[in-house]
Amino acid sequence: MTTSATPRERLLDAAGELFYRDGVSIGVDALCKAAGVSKKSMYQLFRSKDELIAESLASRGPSYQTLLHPGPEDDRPARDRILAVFERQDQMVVEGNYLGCPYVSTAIELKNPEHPGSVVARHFKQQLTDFFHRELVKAGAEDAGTLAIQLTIIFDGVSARAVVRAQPLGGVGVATAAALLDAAGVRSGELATQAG
Amino acid sequence: MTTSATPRERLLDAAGELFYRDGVSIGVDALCKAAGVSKKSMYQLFRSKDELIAESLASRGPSYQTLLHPGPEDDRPARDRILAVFERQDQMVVEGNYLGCPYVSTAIELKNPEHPGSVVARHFKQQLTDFFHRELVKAGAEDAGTLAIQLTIIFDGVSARAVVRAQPLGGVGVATAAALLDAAGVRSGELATQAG
DNA sequence: CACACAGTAAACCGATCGGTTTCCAGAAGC
DNA sequence: GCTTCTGGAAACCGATCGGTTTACTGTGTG
Repeated sequence: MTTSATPRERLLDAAGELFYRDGVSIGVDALCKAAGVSKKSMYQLFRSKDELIAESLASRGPSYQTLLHPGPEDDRPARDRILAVFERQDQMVVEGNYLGCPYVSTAIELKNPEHPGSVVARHFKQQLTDFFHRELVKAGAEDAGTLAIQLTIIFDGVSARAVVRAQPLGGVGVATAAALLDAAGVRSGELATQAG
Repeated sequence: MTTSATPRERLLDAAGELFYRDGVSIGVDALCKAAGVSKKSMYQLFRSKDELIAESLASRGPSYQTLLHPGPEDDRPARDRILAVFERQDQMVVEGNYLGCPYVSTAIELKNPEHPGSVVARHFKQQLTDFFHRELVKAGAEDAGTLAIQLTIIFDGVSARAVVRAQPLGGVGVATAAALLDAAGVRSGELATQAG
């Protein structure tokens, strides 16, 4: 096992993986065993299992976002930066290890929208919408607020499709997002696909 | 409570509601108590809790579909029949008691795609896609297969949005589906109903 | 009447749950 | 040396898990 990182880091890493793979109903015994941390240490570092759920979700946020969002060094047009999110998601789907958006999955498992983990999930979804919104504003889109929400909906819909293991269709996320952007007149530059 | 229906019906009803509201991790004791059925009877009627999960999902299928799909007596154009699904979903969202698509939620909680409940969920999603596909073919849409999947993705995305309780935006499902249909050239005017 | 059957209430089983506590090994500070 | 602190191993707690069994109460049907 990993004995290099601190017990806190080991716990957050193991929690992020096991809560995602097996669900938040996995026991703290199994969790601590996987992390190589005693339950005593765990309950010294976190007040409860619920707090560990929330903190593990929050701690995976930055890496998850850099995985999905193109960085500022990517100077492509806003439309391409938006579609890049769906390209990466589609890629994760075809790689087969994508079990859906961990934030949505956890929120569904927790049921209680006031649970600290649900609050983190809501926050992350808002960050994704905010990213879309910023790019749409850059692209000069009309009604960027609605369009950003619609893109988030497509993201979560693709995620749900991966969960239920429906018949795979490569690039459906990118295609759907692109169709929406086309309909809203958000172009990359040269290609103008007016609906009709 | 309800003592009118048979123990089996009472169990399926209670399971459909409690598994949806509280998640499949609810105990069989609480479930049987809510249904007014003894555990002995439950295990005579169903081999295991997992089987009850699957059967309760399957049993709610017909009523859930008549709730969402317009019936054959609705002779509006195919496009309107498609949008009616999203209108009803949007309405359930604003009513506030919509906790997401029960099939997707259950599949996420179960994690195992081979679980009988996950199989039922996959089957239901396919039926929704099939409904869209039939209507799109009636409307003479190109690439009805892809479009039907895209509409299903929007449906599930709206569902996920309801779960995480993101900022509400009325009618976003209908608007997104309509934008997609517009982009594909599926108009209200094209009433390609089967017999004319 | 007797008999069978359907079904509930509740005890019971071993396992596991979230959480606490005890005990002990090792490293750091003096 | 001795002490103090971190942290792992494991026992322990009451509650609950899925599932089984016993005991009893109806309610027909001959």
